Amino acid sequence: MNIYEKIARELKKNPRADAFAVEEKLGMEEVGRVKSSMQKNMLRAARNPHRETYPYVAFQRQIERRIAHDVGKGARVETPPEEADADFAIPCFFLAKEKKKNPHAAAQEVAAAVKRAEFPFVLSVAAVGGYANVKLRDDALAQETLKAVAELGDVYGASQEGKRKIILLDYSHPNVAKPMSVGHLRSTIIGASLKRLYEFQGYAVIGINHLGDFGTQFGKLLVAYERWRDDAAFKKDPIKEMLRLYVKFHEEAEKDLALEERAREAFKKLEEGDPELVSMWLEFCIMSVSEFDGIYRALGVDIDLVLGESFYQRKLAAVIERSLKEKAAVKNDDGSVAVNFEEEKLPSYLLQKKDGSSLYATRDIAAAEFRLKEFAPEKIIYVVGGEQTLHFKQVFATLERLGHDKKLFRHDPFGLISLPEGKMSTREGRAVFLEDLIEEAKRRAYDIVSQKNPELSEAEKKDIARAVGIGAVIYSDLSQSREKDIIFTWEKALSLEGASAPYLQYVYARAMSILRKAEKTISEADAAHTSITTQWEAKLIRRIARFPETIRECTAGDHPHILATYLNALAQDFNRFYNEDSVLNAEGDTKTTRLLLVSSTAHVIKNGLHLLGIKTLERM
RNA sequence: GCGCCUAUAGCUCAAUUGGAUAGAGUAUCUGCCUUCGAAGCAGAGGGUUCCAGGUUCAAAUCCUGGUAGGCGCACCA
Repeated sequence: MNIYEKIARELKKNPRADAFAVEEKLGMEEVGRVKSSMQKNMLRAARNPHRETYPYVAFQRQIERRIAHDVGKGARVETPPEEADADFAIPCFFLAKEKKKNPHAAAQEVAAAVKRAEFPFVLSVAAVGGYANVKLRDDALAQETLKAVAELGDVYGASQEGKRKIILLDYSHPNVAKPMSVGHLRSTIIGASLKRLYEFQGYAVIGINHLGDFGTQFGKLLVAYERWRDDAAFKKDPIKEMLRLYVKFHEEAEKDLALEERAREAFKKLEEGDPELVSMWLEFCIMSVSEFDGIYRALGVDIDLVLGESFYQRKLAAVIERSLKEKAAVKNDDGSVAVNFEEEKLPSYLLQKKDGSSLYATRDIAAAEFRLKEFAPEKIIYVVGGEQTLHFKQVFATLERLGHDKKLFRHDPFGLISLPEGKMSTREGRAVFLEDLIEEAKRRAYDIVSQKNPELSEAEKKDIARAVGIGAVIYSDLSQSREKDIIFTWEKALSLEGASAPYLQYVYARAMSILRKAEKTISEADAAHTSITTQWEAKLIRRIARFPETIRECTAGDHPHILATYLNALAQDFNRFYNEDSVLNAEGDTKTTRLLLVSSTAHVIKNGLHLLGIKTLERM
């Protein structure tokens, strides 16, 4: 049961109660529930198997330390381009300058220091121009890496970096009374993936859905509902009917200017708790949330706490009062309350309208303060479109004036998604709805499965179509860095070839197929016998070894696309290996090594896709 | 007018945040299924990294000034 249904039930029992006070009370119960499950998760996470460091990074650090000790601080170990034929490169220009030598001489000095250390995992060291290049011993890297994957399996790549740290992630936040469109896809999918990525690194993450369930738009809807509703249509498809009413309102408002004023009044009355308006409003919310839940289920999106903007309604007066007292805001002559900036170089904005009703920013500030108080997080991350960058700058600056550390808040903006014919507008009927996108994705994937594997049962085909179709939608979004604008096309969003979800799922299915056919089961102990003999094996093991650091890079700047790109490269390495080196026909240590490589690739693909929110399939 | 974001192969995007000869997919052309799944693999062609200056041993990346597109700039969210 969602919170709006609970409010409605409570109001039925006690019709004279203040709806928003009831919401506050019920919301606190939700918060309590989330807190206790968060504590349980933290305890469990602390016991999760993990590694403090993984082989590849461990080697890198040891070399770094040695150079710092023998030659000088400040040298960084990097990954050279492929042509350099090395695993680590240390650019020595900086050291050269410091020691007043030429770069090549400095590189020679660094190379000599690494050589002197006689690391068992180092094969060779060479000074090339201003770089010192280090090549690792294939077998040393392979043995340690394959052992780590075999040992950790589904948690290979995980860490405890975020142990005992709490992160609040604010994402998705669709608007009640409107269908979710592809405009909400990015926030939802990026947020859900970041949640998994942070959790994988030991953070306790609370995914919050700050529903757009309040504001003047509801005044509009309430007015339209009273005047033009079609009860039969509402019963049949409430969201469609709400959409129709919303569009209708704007058409009528063009002709009748008084309508906007009616809407503002209606919203004011709603804010004050008018029972009749509240009950209509609750009905809109109940219908919408159940629709959203269906979409979240389809997309595999996990959200812990759903609290709409309305939840903060009874906290706003205190926020405004305190803002005035702390001199963060000023009261204008007309009764509105404004926040003005000077040294911050930001435009002013309003916390309260002249009629006394609230605004989006007020609710965001109340929400932020509430979250800080209840959860004591390390950080609150807002996954919200770039068009709201200014809004968040203003809100964060205001929160700072109210005494909160600015470093607690982060806005992860992403580019606008629009259609080839222009900006999306629900109002003007120019939008692609998520429900339709998901259906179309499944349909296209189904056609392809049926064509490629007609012998599969109907149920299997449907399962595969769901995983592939939805996976494709998620992958196409997550594979590009979030700050760029996207022009939506069905072609792009549902691409099933090239760098796409099915390409990765296919690698997983092939790997699993080999493992099924192998008469030998492999285990952790086999890792001791690995021996790398071909260049394809050598490339593949290096890729697998770098998975843990890839995870870390993703959360460094909240960029899941780094993982998406990595997985595609891994799949390419695997496919080359698969084509060149036969696994089942190999013998002895070579066969063991290759089986381990296959099972490790499968694990990494599975873990990686899971972090992006994409399902893997044993067969497809 | 001011602010933020973006500009890389015909098209869609990457590029270890200042590192070596800028890489993938797609499209085009050419090969590979009697051997682990061809939703695959190999190869070819394709670049003034928007323009002009500057900083640096080193610039797609940083600075300055332009150009083009997108998004914002108090009683919407």
